[in-house]
Amino acid sequence: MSTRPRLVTASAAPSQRCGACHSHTMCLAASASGANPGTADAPPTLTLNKGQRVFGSGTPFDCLYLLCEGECKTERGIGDGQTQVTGFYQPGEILGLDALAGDSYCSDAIALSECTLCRLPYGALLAAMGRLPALRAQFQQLMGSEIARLQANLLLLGHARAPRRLAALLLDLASRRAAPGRMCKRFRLSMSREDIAAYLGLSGESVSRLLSALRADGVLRVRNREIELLDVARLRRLAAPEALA
Amino acid sequence: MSTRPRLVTASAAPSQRCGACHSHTMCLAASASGANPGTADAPPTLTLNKGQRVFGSGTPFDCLYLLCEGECKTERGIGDGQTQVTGFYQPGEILGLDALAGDSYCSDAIALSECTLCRLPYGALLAAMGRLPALRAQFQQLMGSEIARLQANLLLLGHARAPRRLAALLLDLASRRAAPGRMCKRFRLSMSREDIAAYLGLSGESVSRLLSALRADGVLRVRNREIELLDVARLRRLAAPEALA
DNA sequence: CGCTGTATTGATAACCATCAAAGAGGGTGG
DNA sequence: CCACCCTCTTTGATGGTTATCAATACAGCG
Repeated sequence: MSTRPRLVTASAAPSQRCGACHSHTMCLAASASGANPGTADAPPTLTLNKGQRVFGSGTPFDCLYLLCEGECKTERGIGDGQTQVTGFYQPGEILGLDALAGDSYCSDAIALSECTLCRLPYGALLAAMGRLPALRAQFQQLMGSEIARLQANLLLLGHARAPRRLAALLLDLASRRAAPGRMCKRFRLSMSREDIAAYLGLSGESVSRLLSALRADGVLRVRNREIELLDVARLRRLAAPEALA
Repeated sequence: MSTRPRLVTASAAPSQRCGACHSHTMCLAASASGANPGTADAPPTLTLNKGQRVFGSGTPFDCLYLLCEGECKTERGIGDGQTQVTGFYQPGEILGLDALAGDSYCSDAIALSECTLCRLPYGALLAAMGRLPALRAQFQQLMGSEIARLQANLLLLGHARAPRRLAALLLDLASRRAAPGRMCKRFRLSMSREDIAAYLGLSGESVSRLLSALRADGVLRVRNREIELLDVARLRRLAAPEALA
């Protein structure tokens, strides 16, 4: 239960997956100019088991994390044990951006499955950005999309009823699991109903009920955490009935 | 903070207000390297009346805006005429960060009072960041705080009942109007009840009712848009009853 | 094969949106 | 200076949506 995260400093070539990674350039830039020039081609990687923390709120901020494999959530506690899940993350996405404001992380990042992540030392990243204009622009864009993503969630929590919130999340998950533009119709949720509820600002029971209702309407199949989307068009209509010209 | 590098190479002094501006360095950096080197010491400024738009959703993104005087809101339409207000901005704060993800703004920014703003051409800003590490770090921190701010709002909309949402907003407004750490107990709201409601995910009527209730409890005085906080401690308890050790 | 955490389903009630109408403010033009 | 109009705000009554409590079913795992 208390297997601690291991820090793997591979001496060999980076893994095959690294080559295919969307943020490979960022990863390399951070490691190449970073604290440990000896392992320039293989940035430090860490592996976590389900439930382990990548970083915790209050911990001093020193690096961002690129998620290579697995899925994570980030959440912020609100004192009485409740938490607001602020994001679900999939391979290729970056965790820890909310820490740039201060000197410590302000949310908890937790593995929802077995995960591998690359550490991106922030100092090295900043330095690399000085030399590489493209990296600079890429990073700004990354932060911009995090901001846009959070704004979209704000919209959802502020002005959408429960069914629309869930529909939007399902579509988001389905589209992020596949190549851009396409849609993954069959997938496995890595998070619990409670996690979904905490993300959408609902109760776990409500999420359960909504999923049952969607199943009853023939919009999807649910079996535990296995999801299959049967009627994507209807789901889209649910997620944005009047908007989206 | 204390080591604020001065980037001023200008011979003539910028306007008095610019000198006091919190983001003066960023402003100068953008203009000094920017499109119009002839006016390097006086960045292009625009003045808007109450209700006018700074930028609109869908407009091509070319620059950020530093708010010098007045107040603004940013909002996103959700199709049927409803809007979600994503932020209220005060002098020294920067608008347009959500556009960095793409090539056009994805929200509307609207003046809540007469405003003056500085245009910060984004290309110039990026270029300046290449030369000035301090500016780079400052800008990253800026984006980080925008992300942290949005996450905090997400928390509010996801897990707080209406009274807590309003209390949190009032405290936020009060603290941002004064020097850091202090609190402005008496101020004038520049936004309507509807704006507040659209920000908090409530209805205008609810905001009205909540303000009346707070007045009845002796927590504050409300007269139109004039607010005076009478019992800040109670307001804080409302905003965070169980959290905040 | 029972155990424990997770998920479903039902009943009830709290919370807040909605509809409706009256009251105040601020500005404009007489 | 006053009357008027228009918008914003307040306040009340009602209903819908969703949280909460409670109990059962289920799955994964030792």
